[in-house]
Amino acid sequence: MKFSIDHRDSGSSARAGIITTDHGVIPTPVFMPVGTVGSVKGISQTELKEAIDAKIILGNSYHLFLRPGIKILNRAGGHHKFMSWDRPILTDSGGYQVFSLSNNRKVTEEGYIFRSHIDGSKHIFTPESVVDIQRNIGSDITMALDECTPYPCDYDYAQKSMGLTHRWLERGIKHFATTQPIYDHTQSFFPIVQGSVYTDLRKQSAETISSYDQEGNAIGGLSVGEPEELMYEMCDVVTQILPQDKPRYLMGVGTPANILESIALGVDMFDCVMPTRNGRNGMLFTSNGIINIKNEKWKDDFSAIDETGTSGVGKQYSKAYLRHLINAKEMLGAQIASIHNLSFYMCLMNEAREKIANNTFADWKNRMVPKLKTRL
RNA sequence: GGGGAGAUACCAAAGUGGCCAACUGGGGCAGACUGUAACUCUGCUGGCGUACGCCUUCGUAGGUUCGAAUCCUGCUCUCCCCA
Repeated sequence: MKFSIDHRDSGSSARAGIITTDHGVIPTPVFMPVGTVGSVKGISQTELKEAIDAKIILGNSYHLFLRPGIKILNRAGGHHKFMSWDRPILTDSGGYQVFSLSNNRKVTEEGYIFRSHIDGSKHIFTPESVVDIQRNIGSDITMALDECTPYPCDYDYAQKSMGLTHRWLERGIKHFATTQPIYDHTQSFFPIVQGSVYTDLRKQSAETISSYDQEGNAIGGLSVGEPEELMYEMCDVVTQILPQDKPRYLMGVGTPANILESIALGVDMFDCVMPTRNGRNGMLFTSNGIINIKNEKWKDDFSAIDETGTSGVGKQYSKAYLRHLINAKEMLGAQIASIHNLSFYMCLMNEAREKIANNTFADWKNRMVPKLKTRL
């Protein structure tokens, strides 16, 4: 993997660059659609490429480990072949599931022991085993095993948890360095900064993570319920420490406004379930603001979902029609909403890149953010 | 023509003397969702009021009772079975 920065915005810390992987190039800042269990929910690979033009998508080690299982992925020749996706894939290690499936797991020094949410079977993930799993998946970018702390989280726990994440990181890196890719492409390994909402912990974590000099670095444990300002504050602290010449990935973020604010702080990569999940649930992101398409007021609004054409489907279908589909629980409704939202995110990222290249990002961002937050 | 069952809020359907403005679904309305256990979850859904509460409701008209959606009588309507 290679990363080069083409432009730096003069009015903020935003950067525009290119990540080069064996499966293709990824212009940054980039938004990565989430395809947890082997699909970006509701969207075919063809649409993902042609309608949305996703440059890279996510997969999840925990979910793929449970289903279809590592053996199948290995026999398929890796996840790319299995799901017929020839562009880059990034896999999360399963650290987030330690957080979100918290009643079914136990964190120990060795790793985390958990029960499958599918059949209750018992498993253990260690920093080493998640490297092996991601080797078998064959993701272009693999993630370290971390503990994503909840919010609120007291200082003591945050500190201890961060220490564990750092020790896990050291083991993970060692294992990654002493193992080889299974398929014929290279893989990268990203460490993850933790430290909850404590500035000193975040600094310490960012310094520790930076010292390993990996090909990219991630910021985890944010957007877990803390106030937005606190998230930006932590993000700011961390991006000032992480190496300039490596991509920074803010995990799980976020709203369109969150993303623009974070780009301004020097973040290059994002992923979030919001465009797909919230889309399925009737929330649409448009160039004029946020629409809850289920609301009665759209029932006879026959205008396009997004007239400015941030997506093909947004221009093609009317609000009234999409409202009908979603309210009638027709699958197509969820698909249209997901495609539209992802296309909107993609469009926003493309525009952000252009603004960075023109040195007009900061002003543009400040104009866009209130608009993006508007509820229509 | 004879016999039987039933009419409850937008729909379906519980309730069969006081704990009933009325269970539960559905529908409707609104909200939530940030490294996806999520096409999911939460709230509201007679009127007025933030709330304690007050007012009007269980086909309809009367009656019994301290008190009725619940008991009695008339009326109207619906459904089922047999001829």
